[in-house]
Amino acid sequence: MTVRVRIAPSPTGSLHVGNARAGLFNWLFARHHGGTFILRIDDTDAERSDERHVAEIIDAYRWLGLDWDEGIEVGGPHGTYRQSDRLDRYAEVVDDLLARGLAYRDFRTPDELDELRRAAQAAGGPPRVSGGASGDPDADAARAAFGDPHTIRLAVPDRGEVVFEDVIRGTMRFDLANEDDFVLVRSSGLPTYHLASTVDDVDYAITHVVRGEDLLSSTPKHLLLTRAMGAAEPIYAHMPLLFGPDGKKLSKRHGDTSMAAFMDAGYLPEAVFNFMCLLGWSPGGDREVFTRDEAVAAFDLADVQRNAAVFDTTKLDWLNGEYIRALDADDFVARVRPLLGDLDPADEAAFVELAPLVQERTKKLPEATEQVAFLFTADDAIAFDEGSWQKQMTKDFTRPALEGGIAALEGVGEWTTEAIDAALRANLEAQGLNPRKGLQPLRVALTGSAVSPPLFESMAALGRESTLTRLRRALALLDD
RNA sequence: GGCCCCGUCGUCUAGUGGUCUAGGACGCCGGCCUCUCAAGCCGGUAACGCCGGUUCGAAUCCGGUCGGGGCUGCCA
Repeated sequence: MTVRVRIAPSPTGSLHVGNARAGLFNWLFARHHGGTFILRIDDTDAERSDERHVAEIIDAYRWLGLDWDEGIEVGGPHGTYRQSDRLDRYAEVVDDLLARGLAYRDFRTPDELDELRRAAQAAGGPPRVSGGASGDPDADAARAAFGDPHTIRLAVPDRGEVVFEDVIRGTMRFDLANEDDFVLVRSSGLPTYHLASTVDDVDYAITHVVRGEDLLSSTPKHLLLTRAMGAAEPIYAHMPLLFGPDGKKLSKRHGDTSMAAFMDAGYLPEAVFNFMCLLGWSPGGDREVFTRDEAVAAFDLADVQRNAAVFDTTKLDWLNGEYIRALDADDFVARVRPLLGDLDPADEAAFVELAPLVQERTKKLPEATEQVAFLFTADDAIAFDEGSWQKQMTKDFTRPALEGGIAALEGVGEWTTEAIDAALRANLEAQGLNPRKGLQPLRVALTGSAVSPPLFESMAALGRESTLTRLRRALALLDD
């Protein structure tokens, strides 16, 4: 049997990390088994769906490195892979169910149903909605034709149970006495999620439904519907949910949890991929950092964790730093360059020269731009960090360090890191200043901050003229 | 309230009856290195929710309990 799995995001917002991870696990499973991964768009909620979000979702999955074999944009044997284009098909399934007496029209109003649930609950039972069939389908059809508002529900037996094997959770049993005659078609005529999703899974011959645990209790509905359609049942696997720091299901109120936010924050897709794999799954043993191929090779649904994972990006920050450091030097330059905007050739060269040193010090891409910003600032526009100034520029060693440094650098022949290094160290020796006191004032003078890329290399990249200008300027500022 | 799921360091996890005085990673703390900051290296902190049972032996199996979560909609 060829594995066929899918992910079905709703374009009601940009892709959420929960859906990204669900897609990732489905993709890993498909690739591990040489199966088919499908991306379909669940846009039955016409009100909230937006074409702009469809594009965002596609971008986010592609960015993560997931590719799909059938689905939106790439096509396949099942049409457009958009539920909004399949309304006729859903209607056809419902008509058939109606004709066979497996579904019925329900003319009860929302208020009546509320009352029903309240009463059932007051009686100590489940707030179950059932038995709404009038027993006269023809009369119902006539009322419907007349325009009477109604929903269409699946007729669920009062007794019995639904049992299935969940790959991740084991044997699941649900007593039908607790199951609603759930709604298939809303009074607006549009299909519900349960209908559209189940029909699609059947039509697209999905073999494994891998989704979040929040859908676990809806599974009996989907199974019942699948059986009513006379179709083969897929295998289910319910993944653990992602929690926010407060232990609740991750959602917008935990801040921006869209994939777009991660793309913008300067995370590398391979780092995010690796990080997300680790949320609810592990290749076993001590493996923490691995490639896509390694993940695909090791992935198994049965190894997926059962308990929810807190989505904490602290570890992602570290992992991202690992991936950034592992980049080829020119690759790093290429990824940071777009963040720098327009640069004249000299600044560009200075950036490229200093980049390898910045690379080691970067956890998220935008940090790199901060570290090299001093290269692109006019000599007389260097803004001094208040704390750094207090700590390094108001001490008794400040003036001699600056004066000695300037004198030493004025004597440097070829302006190279080695020459700068030698000259400054010789000066330290001559002045009897330790490196900390002798060099920090120079760093502040050069960059405005006590924290920067290595000093000698920074000077080399900046150039002789700017370096000396900045040191002299700082010296002059000492008197103010 | 009802139905269902889950419970190993702060976080992500390894662990499928003995090799667990519970391993790794992130974080945090300390040290080394060092021109700052990182990186790197070394060391430290910290967990099997609780109670019963099964067993020669339980983090691993069973029951209960407590705790957390999900669903309970004409959202998905």
